[in-house]
Amino acid sequence: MNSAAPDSGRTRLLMIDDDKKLCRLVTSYLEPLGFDVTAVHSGPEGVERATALGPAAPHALILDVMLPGMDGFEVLKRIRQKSTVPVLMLTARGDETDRIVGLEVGADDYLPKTFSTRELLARLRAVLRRSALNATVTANAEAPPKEVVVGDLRLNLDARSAVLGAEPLVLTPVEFDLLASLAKAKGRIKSREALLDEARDRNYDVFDRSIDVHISSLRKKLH
Amino acid sequence: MNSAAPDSGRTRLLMIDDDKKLCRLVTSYLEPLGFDVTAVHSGPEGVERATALGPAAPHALILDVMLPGMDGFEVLKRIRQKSTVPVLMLTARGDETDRIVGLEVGADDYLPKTFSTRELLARLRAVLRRSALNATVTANAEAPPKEVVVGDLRLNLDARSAVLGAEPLVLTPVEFDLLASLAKAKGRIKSREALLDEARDRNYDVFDRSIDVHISSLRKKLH
DNA sequence: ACGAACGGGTGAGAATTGTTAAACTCACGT
DNA sequence: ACGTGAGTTTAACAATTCTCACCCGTTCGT
Repeated sequence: MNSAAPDSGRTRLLMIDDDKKLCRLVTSYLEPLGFDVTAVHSGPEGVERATALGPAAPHALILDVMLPGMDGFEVLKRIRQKSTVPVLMLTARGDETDRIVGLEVGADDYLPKTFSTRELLARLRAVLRRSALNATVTANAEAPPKEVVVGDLRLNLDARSAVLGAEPLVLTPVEFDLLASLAKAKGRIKSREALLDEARDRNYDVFDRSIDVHISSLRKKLH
Repeated sequence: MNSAAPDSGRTRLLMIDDDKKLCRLVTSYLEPLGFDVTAVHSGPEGVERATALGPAAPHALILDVMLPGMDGFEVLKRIRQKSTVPVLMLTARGDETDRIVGLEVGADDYLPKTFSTRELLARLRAVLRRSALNATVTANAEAPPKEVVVGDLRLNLDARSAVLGAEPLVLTPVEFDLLASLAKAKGRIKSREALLDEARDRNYDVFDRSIDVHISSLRKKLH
């Protein structure tokens, strides 16, 4: 199965849409969030790339229904002959007809053309999570909990729990993300910008001091 | 009884629909997910195959209401004279009339023509689960009950019953699904989105707080 | 020494999450 | 058909967490 869980490294997306401007827009939105987006602008090229194997195989597809020459449904049908990679289809509107035809061919979810970035991200994560779920169901290997240990501080990244020495450490969500980000850096210094980006998914603003506040309360909790 | 639980090997589905293209495409969607789909395109042939015995007996049926010659209700009526196999009917719309007539004849669930892949899969699994339940009730012989145990909480996924320590825990359907979803995650954190999607088969909406309410009442019941 | 820049802390208000109560749905029994 | 009740969702409110503006002390260049 080439829809492997994107647990390490970045998630690879393939966008198949002849609207280059839209591709650029989506790419620039998703890149900073940890996705590697490759855009192609024709059906055949999309089929080619989508069914690639090895490290070039995308984790998920964003596929426009309206493509010059070969339409999206035809593209999807060909891809489905070789792959079960999750596919998010871009329909003109939440059009019933498109939904039906899309289902028949095996799309995983739909996105009206007038989507918000928030929606795109939500649906993308949903289809990726589902495909990861199927993968773990079929090959149910018992994954050991992901942990980070620095000195006598121990962070469980799955449970999002922390232990300092023998005492459990109660952290708010943001505090945990920040501490985990620092712990993973193993002593290397991280700029506010890097922290905010990594732990908060936000853009840095020179006058944004909220990081300082969280670090402050972290220090307090760590003695 | 030919509606045996699909506990080992692949689940066999019989699709009765004169739209060959639709059959082919549904097949290509379900095959990779662990289903063996056989398609027939006429009523009489469907009755024949549906009531087959032994290793050819399907675990569930997907039956179109609109069939040339003998309509879907007639087909179902004849199948029901010999078999209790679960049947998912494809109706033109979420048409009340169809639902009522279908119920009288003994359909297990309906799928409006405007369905998503998730809906198809969800309903398919639902009818299969129900039939597996009935099978264990009538012929309770083998198959050890699927259980999940976390601490002193014990969930029986087949009976959908829960025990906390020595006391039985009475949970509503949604509460059970949520708790099972969390228990299976073994301490890994789950987003609202993941929970809603997994336990509820719904899309997440930022203003949807029902998850919070269910979690709240779960907490109450768990002390 | 002085002021600007920087890092750390505090508290008010915004945003998010938790809980309780009310409204709504739907299957059932009458 | 009608009311009833369990279950679910929505709405309202409380508590927690996050953000932002402001204050203070230190550092550093002049």
